[in-house]
Amino acid sequence: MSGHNIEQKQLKYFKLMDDLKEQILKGDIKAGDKLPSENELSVAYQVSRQTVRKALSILENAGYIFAQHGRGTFCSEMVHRSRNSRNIAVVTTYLSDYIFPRVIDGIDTALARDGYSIILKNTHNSRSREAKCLEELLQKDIEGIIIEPSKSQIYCKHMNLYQKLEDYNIPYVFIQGCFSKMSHKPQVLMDDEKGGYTITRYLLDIGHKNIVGVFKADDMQGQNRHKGYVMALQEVGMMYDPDSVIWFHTEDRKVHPYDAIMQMMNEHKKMDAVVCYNDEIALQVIRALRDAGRKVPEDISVTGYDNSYMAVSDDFRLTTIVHPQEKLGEMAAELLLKILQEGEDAVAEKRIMIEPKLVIGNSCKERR
Amino acid sequence: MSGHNIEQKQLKYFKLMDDLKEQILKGDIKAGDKLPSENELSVAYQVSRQTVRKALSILENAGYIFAQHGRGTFCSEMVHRSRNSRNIAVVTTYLSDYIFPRVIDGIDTALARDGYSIILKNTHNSRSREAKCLEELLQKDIEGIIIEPSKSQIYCKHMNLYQKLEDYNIPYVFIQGCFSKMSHKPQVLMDDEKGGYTITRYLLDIGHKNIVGVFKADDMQGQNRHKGYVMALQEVGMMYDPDSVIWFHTEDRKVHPYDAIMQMMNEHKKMDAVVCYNDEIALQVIRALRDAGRKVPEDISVTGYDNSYMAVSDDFRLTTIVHPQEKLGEMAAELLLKILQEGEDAVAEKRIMIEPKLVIGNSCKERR
DNA sequence: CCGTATTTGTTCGTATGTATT
DNA sequence: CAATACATACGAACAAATACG
Repeated sequence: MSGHNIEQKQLKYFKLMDDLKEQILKGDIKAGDKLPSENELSVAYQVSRQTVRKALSILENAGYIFAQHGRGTFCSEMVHRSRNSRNIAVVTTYLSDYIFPRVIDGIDTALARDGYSIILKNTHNSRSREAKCLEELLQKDIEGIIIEPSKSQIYCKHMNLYQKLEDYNIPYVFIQGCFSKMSHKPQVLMDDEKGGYTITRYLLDIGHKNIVGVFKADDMQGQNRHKGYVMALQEVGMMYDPDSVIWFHTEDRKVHPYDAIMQMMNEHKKMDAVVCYNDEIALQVIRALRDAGRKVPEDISVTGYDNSYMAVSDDFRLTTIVHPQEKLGEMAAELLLKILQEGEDAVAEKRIMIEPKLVIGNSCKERR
Repeated sequence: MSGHNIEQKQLKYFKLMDDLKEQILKGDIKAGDKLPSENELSVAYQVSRQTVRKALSILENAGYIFAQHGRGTFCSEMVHRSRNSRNIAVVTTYLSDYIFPRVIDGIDTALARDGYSIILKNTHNSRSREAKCLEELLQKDIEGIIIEPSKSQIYCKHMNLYQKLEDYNIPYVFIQGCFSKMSHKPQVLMDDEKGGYTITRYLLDIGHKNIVGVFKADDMQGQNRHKGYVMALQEVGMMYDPDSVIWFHTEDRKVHPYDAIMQMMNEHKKMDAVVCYNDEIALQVIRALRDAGRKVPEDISVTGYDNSYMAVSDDFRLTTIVHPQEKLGEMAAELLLKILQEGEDAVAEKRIMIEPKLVIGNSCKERR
């Protein structure tokens, strides 16, 4: 209201406070350093001890310093080391996606043990929303972040936000996927390459020759499952045919797996099995195949991924890969807690890979 | 370190500070009110003006009050609407339950529009954990709570915590259920009584005579769906038979719906339809009936509730009641936002009842 | 508009208590 | 035990902003 923000430096306590703050920010006074005693300061600055105390109390309140009875006043370790908020942010792409609830449940289980709470954010798999989330979270009192990157395959334009997290000393753990430039950061993910390999190899082993792949283009998982698919084909000496792979984007209306399969059928493409990105896609593919008059698994085998509730219904069980959802969440939370306690550098195993496990249902049939 | 958190009340500035804080939180001092002047307080509390200033400075720093040079000291507007945390807590019973992800998604959709974040808590449907959650949340910087009460049918032992929420002016909205003593508080729920009535009436209308009910005993939903079930029976002049109703508790291993149905079959109880608490239970009941050699719906009709993913599989579709999950979450969030903006008393429609809608599948068959 | 009383803001001095070294 | 350093408390004075007759 009144112009008291101008020339406050004439106030003795303000000048002293400002002086000390500058020394701390410039690094002349480092973290843990002991400040001159109140009496020393009162002599040095020619002010009363009360005035010194007023200046110190402002700095203490702002978190720059802390006083210890009988010992002295010290510079805080981290100006930004967030206080005891006991909040951990969890950023996912979708909330009601068929696997996330259980992942979040796992995270919650691990965090609740230590009295932490979850601040939930979701990005709808949009990069700009992810940036917005991170910006909002930087304003909040959180101790760490567990994040599933959106469209992890695409180059990340907002690296600066992750840099800011580091500056503020807010550790983060990636789940499900990770930007390629950040593969050294803490992360918990499935070995999707091996998963894609395992399930493709299974199809090859039971005699399939023309295996179509349907993969999501815009995240790491899709890329890696595809890599495994290629690896399995090459291992048995089979040619990799790019035309046998359907790439789709989440929001993309142009390439819908259902339509893409339909088109392949119309083109009379050879096909005796379809490896799908996940269970949801597998069901779409099966619907397309059935609508085109093919039987699964008699005519064409189909595999899923994630072993979600979709994989199991009364008489039909998808052959798929186990996704240990709660476990993954729990492991990510435990990794983050460990980093919070011991520091990121002290934690040896920062990259946790979960081994994929094949679940054989009745959506595939042996050939010949 | 030192026991300075005990009996701090002997410190004069602390006592004064605490006194004032309580008056503010209790509402004796309202937002915008002018506090007694420093000199008045120093006389009233028999302490020096410096001590008064120390107490006031703490409150000012914490955001409870603000001082204006030459005018006086005033109670902040924001204490009641806790500062600008933009955090809303969401407390549910379970996280990965088959309907919650979508409810939370709906809440998030509405809150994200206004830049709010969700702090997620879950109680595992335990009353003591609910109390713990609320205690933890009282420590946090939240503007409001959306809560699904745990075991809403049982009397609530921690009313004092809800009272504290009121003291702190943290508004809360119940979803799914509500403690009976708090039916005047804001809430968004399904009209479960009508739902139970609708689905039972449907079974009666297609000619069923011996309708068994399976209901959850420890929440309001179970009670209300049961009420509707009774109402439908009585409306058509049918006797209500308590022995035709199976009551179960979530954690209770003693009464499991599957076993209870099995036992009824062994006792050769007359039964041509089963009204179930929800889809999950319906599937258990169907499994029990099939294991006992009965066909659904040919021999016995079965209904669910919630219209979850479980209700639909390739060839089998449960007759059930629509649970508008996202919508419910969105409505609850919007109600809370309205209360935050306009105050609880200004909001006319504090109790929102969602009309149940019947979804007819192929799990029921007309009799005679 | 002036003057006075009120109220908060700043500063100094002093004394006593309590924790640490 | 003594010295040091922070914590609490009181008293006093003056400055600056505001309210009010």
